Amino acid sequence: MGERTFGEVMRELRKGKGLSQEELAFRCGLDRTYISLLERGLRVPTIVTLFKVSEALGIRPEEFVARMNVSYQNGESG
Amino acid sequence: MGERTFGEVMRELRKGKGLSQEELAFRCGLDRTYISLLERGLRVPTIVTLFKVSEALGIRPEEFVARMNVSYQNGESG
DNA sequence: GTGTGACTTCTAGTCCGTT
DNA sequence: CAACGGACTAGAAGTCACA
Repeated sequence: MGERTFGEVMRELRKGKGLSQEELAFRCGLDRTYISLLERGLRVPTIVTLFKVSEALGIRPEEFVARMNVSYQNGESG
Repeated sequence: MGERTFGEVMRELRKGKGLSQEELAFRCGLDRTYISLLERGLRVPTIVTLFKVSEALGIRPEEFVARMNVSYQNGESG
């Protein structure tokens, strides 16, 4: 329960700021479709992307990471 | 001055634990030469690598990130 | 014990378009 | 406004031989 991936944290933070994926993408200098991929856990960001997204969301990277449980989607089956 | 990249932090932490690159590599399940690349700032890790290295060094990922100033080597040329 | 270049495989990240 | 697909380019992951 409550596996908090990068994407989950990002989505919550983004919605908390009332931003669309497009808006966030623009602020990060990233592609809109890539933001979507990240939120759905289909891509693993580099730390550069972590820093960019954190800054765009007005949160420190270490705080962002502190909200995560796992670095990657655990394919928990069964 | 004092630009603290991922690699710099990793090297300090590693030495602080009295580990060789080989030992750390083994603990991370990564290649020895890849650790070397990271320490010299020639690779930008994904957050999965951040988590692996942090665990191997006995530090929380958020603490690791907190010790960094920058996400990537600034090619500051004089 | 570490640095380095060369290399292959894989994936981060983009762009275009559709639903 | 977001999910999703395909095709693509840049660069990370991972390994080796040799200094």
